[in-house]
Amino acid sequence: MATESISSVHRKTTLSDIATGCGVSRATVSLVLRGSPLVNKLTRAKVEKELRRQNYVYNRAAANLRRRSSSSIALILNDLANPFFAEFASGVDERLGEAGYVTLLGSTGESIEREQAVLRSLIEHGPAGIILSPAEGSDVSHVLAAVGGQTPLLLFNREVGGNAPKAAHWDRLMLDNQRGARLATEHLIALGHRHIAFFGGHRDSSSCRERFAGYTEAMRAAGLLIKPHWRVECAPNRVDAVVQCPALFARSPAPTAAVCYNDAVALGLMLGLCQRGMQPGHDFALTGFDNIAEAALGVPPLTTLAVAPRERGRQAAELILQRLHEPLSAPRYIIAPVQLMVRASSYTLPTT
Amino acid sequence: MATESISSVHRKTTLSDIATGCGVSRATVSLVLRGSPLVNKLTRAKVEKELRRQNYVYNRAAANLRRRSSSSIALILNDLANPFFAEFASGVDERLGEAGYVTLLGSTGESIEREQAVLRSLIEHGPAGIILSPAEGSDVSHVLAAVGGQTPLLLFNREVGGNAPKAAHWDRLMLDNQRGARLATEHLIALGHRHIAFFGGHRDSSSCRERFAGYTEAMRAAGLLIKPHWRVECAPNRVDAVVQCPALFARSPAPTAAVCYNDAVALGLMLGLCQRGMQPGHDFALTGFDNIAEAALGVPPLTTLAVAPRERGRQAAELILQRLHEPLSAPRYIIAPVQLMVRASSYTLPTT
DNA sequence: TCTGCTGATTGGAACGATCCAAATGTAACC
DNA sequence: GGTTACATTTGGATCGTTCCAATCAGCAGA
Repeated sequence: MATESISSVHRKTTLSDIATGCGVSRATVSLVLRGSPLVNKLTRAKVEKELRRQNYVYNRAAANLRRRSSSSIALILNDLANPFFAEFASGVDERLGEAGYVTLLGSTGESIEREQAVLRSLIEHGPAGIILSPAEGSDVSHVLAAVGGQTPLLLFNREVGGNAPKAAHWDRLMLDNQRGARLATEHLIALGHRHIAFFGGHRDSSSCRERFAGYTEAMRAAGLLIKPHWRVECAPNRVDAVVQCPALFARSPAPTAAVCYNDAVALGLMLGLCQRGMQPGHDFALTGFDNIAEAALGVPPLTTLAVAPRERGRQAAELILQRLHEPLSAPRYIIAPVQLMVRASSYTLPTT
Repeated sequence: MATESISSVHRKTTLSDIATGCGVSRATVSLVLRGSPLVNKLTRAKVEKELRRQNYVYNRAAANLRRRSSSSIALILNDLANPFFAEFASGVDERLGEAGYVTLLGSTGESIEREQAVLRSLIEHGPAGIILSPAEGSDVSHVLAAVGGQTPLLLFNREVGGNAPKAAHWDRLMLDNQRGARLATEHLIALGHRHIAFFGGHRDSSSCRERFAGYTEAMRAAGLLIKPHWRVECAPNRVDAVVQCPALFARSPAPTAAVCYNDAVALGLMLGLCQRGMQPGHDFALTGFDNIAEAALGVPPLTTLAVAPRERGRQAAELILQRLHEPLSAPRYIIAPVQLMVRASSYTLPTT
């Protein structure tokens, strides 16, 4: 026993070590490992004892090489540090783990160059599939060049630019951005607001475009006009939202409510309003998007749209697993529903 | 060209395909791939052209098998959904990517059983090293049993239970919890506070014990007594902190300030104080720990301890890379410094 | 004894790369 | 021409597993 632990410092024990160790062939040991019903009970017991004795660890890479299969799935995110994606990743990993897959992680930090590099690096490890939340401005042809048409790919959260050639029949899982923003806008309209702004986000982001579309849809349906200065762009974070807040009130008529691009922006806007002496939820109503943890606990609590990122993660994993199971079925395009969470930031009627 | 893209649907192109495709041996192609100076310029050009033509992708798994090396590192976290760890993971992945490694992700969700399963699963993929932030209550012998003494392991953030045998000479990267809490406490004392509570966290968590130790250290050094009811335990989240808030004021003398286990708890306590009609930062001072994004932007902004999780991630990656480079050097034990960020939640003197 | 059959086991060739020793071609020198 | 030196190239074994066809032992039936 002592001998084993010393020798094991030098070289990992392999199938053959076990085989010679208990006087059977490699093939038999392999069968035991995979729980084949072909092997005799007694030999199975003998082999398993030896496996424990030498404390053998399976070399999945070698097995995958021979079987021309893979047991990993690549998860590439544009911003892992963002809690939304962190929770998503957590869900993905959870579901993949259940299915016996391992997650290859890659974070691109919104850089297209890094996305290329990460894709190229991960693809060399031969993942069975890829879940990709593309960086802003990512392009079909670039992604396709890096991954090649072989590996199944699931696009999450964002579309990629460039008109997709038929070759790329990727699955897609998106959030219902447009409907979400429409719901929020309708909610504000129902409360009596007429001057409603759309605050935050960048025009070149697809999710922002979709949310803006939902907002305009609701406004148009209610017969409300949108003043140009009610569309204020800013980076999707708190700090920039605070800075851009005054732009909302630069011209009249000033809005009495705002649909914000996401929660971070909404929380920033709240802060900006406070700095102007206004009281969010009282003399100005606003909504967010994402339902991050702090949305429910702020003062006032923020009305927002829940997207259930962990569930989306599990769903993404599920979709890619299905794809592996049926490689030839038609590509799927799923728009995950979002849910309006009404809270105090939009309770009160405007004091116009 | 069309032929290639069709045939490539069936089977990945390999070294031999390239070799026969341009009339050289596999060995030569291999040399080209690895940029060896041995090959002639002309043959290199010829081979590279063929590589592009067949758009070959390197099979790193096969190479690793032969070279008995690995190009991946496992990252196992007790709670990926936590922004602190998400940012840490982001830093790890960033640094590992630079070094040409790929990150194998595993999230345990604070479950020891899952930790075992995840470790066992990931180790089969033969990572070159492991970065582990253990689940609460994780044990040396369990971890050791799962990973075997072979693979270098870096312990992050938490110690594991059980007295470590000499066999496990793991590197460790910890946060300076004790000093952090001591700094916060000293800061409150310097502001004039005498009745200071320690709020939140669980006694069985090692980081909580360390922070509590820093608090008592500072109190003792200042000659201040600690009343038993100033130590209030609660789960490390906002919701439970709100619930437990009244316990602080159940008996007199009531504290005028509190050192909180972390930011989440501190933000919850703020909320709880507001519900009691108190004004955090004005008639009660408090500090957090972690410096999460919302700490700076709350009302009032929260005094807390910055731990720079992304930097810690890069550092962890760096440490494990160094370990791979020098497998035999003495195990390292690094305690990362934390930095006190003084903000409005602790500006004012108590109104006693 | 021979044949057929079932249940267990096995040797050897893969998988796609790398390593190594040996072979090849070319130029240079005596 | 023969020897040496150098720059390139290469066949075959190998990493640790799985696949496949072949083998083997044991037993029943003729």
